[in-house]
Amino acid sequence: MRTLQKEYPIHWLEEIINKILDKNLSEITLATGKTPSGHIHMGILRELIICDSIRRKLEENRKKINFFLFIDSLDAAKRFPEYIDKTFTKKYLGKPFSKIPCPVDETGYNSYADYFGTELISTFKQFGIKADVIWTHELYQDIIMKDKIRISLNNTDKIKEIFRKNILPTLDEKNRKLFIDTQKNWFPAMVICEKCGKMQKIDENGSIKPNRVLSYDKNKDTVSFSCTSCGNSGEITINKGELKLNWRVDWPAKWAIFKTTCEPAGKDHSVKGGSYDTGLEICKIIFNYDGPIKLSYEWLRLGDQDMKTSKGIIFTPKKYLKIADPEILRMLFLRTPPNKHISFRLEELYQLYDYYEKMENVYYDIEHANSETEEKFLKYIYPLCQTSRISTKKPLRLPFKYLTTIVQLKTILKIEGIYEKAKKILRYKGFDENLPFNDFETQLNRAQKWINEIKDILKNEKNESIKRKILNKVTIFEVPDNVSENIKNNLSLTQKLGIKLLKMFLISNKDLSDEVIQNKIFDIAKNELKIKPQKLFKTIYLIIIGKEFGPRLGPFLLMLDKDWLINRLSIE
RNA sequence: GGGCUUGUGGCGCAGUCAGGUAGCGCAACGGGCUUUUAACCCGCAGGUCGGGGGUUCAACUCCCCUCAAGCCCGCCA
Repeated sequence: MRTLQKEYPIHWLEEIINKILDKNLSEITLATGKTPSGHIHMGILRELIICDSIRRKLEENRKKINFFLFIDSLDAAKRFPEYIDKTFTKKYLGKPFSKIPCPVDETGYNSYADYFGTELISTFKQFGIKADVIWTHELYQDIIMKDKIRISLNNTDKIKEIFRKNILPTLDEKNRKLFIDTQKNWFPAMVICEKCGKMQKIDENGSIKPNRVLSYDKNKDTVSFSCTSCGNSGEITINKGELKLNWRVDWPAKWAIFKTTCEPAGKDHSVKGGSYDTGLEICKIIFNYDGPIKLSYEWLRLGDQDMKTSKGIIFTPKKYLKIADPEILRMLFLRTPPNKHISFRLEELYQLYDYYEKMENVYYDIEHANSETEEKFLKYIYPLCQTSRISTKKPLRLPFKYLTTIVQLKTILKIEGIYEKAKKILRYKGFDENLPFNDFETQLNRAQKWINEIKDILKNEKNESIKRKILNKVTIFEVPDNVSENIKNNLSLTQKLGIKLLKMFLISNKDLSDEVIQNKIFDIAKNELKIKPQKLFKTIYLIIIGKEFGPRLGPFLLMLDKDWLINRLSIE
């Protein structure tokens, strides 16, 4: 019996929001973080968009919200992506990203971290994300962080114990010994060498030797260290700001400083024995703060591959924006439960736009969802997908399919013609507003970029069956510059006559409507040529786009440049 | 060696937390719209819910085992 049904939240976000509200805080802090080790791929947007949505929801509840993005600019470079000049590797490996120069010849960037961090941040406005950025290298100059370093050093033994408790059970025999061994002389902080600027040494085999703190003198407020890279050794005061906490301690220190209420974490962090768990315990025991609510999420994959900054499998938010609307990505992240991985496939953009259209229609009560649950769900996420103010009426939007079709015909169409057609489509769909030409052009350009991208993918894909799969999902074609000889030679006299009659009709009549042209073609075929209309349609398609079928001819011919069309129809 | 997550028609997903023998959208197919649409409308088909076992009157749903994919588990992030 279902009489005593429990109320289940309409959306998974509500679960996390309820947990936050249960804490009854006057001020709520959301946090996300990313190391700027190269182009930051769009996977990071999953946590940013989730947090941003939580932010919006809580603001509806009139809560005071902070939302931070930590750019971990003080992290040391463990390796560089392929696209970074090889000379960088020798020179800067082991240095913090904030102390490595901008890798490209562009002015206005202070560092490697600045360059890649800014690339990400600059897309926030378009994605509708409102987050404050905190650069870790700056944070480490702050007295409050230095204090956390002191606390950590003072509690080294307790920290070690927490690690032992959490990590040891997950290790096998061999690693267990290794772990116990490294713990013997271990402090939870590293030093940036004043001489060579490095914080760690990375061996050929990838293993890392950090400039670990060797001893801590509480009274003098100094630590001693020995640089694994240049051999320099000595003492340094904590006040100098050249120390960095170990990741597993650094994270909870930030939580404690900013009183983080909730922070999402990629699945790599949120596994048992991982840094989130040990972080929570350190946060509580060492820093005396309860720590954030954990929200783990799966990764965004590019096709069937994980996006790896280091392997060059990247798709940046910036690149995404050139191809598709930001609302679509927000939707993708918001509709998918966080524990499911998402395979982002460009060739499936049609489907995403379809879903969006449906969601939008449901939101504006133009159509209904299949169930009440779905209706509520869609109405819940729609506002969260928006990147600017939500309009009271359904916004102007050209069908994605129309855009991608028309853009492939752009070479033979007059832009004004397409524009008029676009406006007509919008009127037909019930909009009475005007479509600004600039908006139209932007959308057209996006579609063009998408087509180019798909073509690139097809070009690089060797596997025929995968190729076919992609082609199954998209409609890619090309308009030939000229009518091929093959097509010309195969035209019968009747077909040629039909073309000629159409041409004459177009020349001698002005201001034709699509309806009239459509009917005229039919008329020519049926009454003048005495052939099946299909045959004439086929002929016209062949001549214009080199294929046997195409868009409804009346409106299509109207969109073409008239002189071009008449010239094209001049088949001898 | 240990652990976590995911696996539902060709594709993308819902349904799993409250057990009652599967839904949706694309694609495909057929038809209509005096074309054969990359507009639209109507219709049809397609799944032993990764596999095996158990609990139950009843399992996609709970339990156990197993396979596949991905991730984490010294340092580092």
